[in-house]
Amino acid sequence: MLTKTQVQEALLHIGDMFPEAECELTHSNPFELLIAVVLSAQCTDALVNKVTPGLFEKYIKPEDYVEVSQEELEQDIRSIGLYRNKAKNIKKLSQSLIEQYNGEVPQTREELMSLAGVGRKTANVVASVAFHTPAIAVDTHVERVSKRLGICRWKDNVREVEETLMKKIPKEQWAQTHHRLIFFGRYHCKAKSPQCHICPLLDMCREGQKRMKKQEARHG
DNA sequence: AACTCGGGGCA
DNA sequence: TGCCCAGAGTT
Repeated sequence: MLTKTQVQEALLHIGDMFPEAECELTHSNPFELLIAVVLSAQCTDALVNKVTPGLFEKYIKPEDYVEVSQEELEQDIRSIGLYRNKAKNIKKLSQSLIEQYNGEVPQTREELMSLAGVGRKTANVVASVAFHTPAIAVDTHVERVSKRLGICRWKDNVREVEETLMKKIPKEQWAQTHHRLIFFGRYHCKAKSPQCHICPLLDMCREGQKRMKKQEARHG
């Protein structure tokens, strides 16, 4: 596994590669953020951003989602995937906010995770972006990149990946690290075709070196 | 631990 | 045009 200093070095390189890796979520209020992140499960932010403007004009508060019919809400989010689950979860979640939290979005990860459609990743994103709770949200990009680079172990589960990242990275860098690893994973260290041949991290990346060796062997 | 949900994106 | 992606919940 990489040491703290090696992780720092890797993050600096990634920062150079993606200077634009800043927070993509700029929702003015926690409720809209929560809905947007729940919607974004299993699809890209770009896709969600197509429906949210209209959605947030029509639905302002939890009551609006509770009062609308399941079918109508499904139609309003039809263009993203998994719309039946998501519509159901959003109605249920809104009901919980009204019944248990006076219509407000709760601030702790535990409370957030108790809501329908909110798992560990979503809870971390909302807690950190809306309420500035230090957290590292581990999505598949962050997990894959952390494992390939050797920031954590291959066998680690999501919780362990999260703990290792928090241990090896200073708290004030968590938010930035989250975005850097996402950009790096999405555009460079991709699941199917990682760009190892042009990667500035190749020297410190065991997985990358393994892949390059395999490639060499195939060619000659 | 493996499967399901369901679109859009892309080869 | 068919394979691939993404996160939460269920079994």
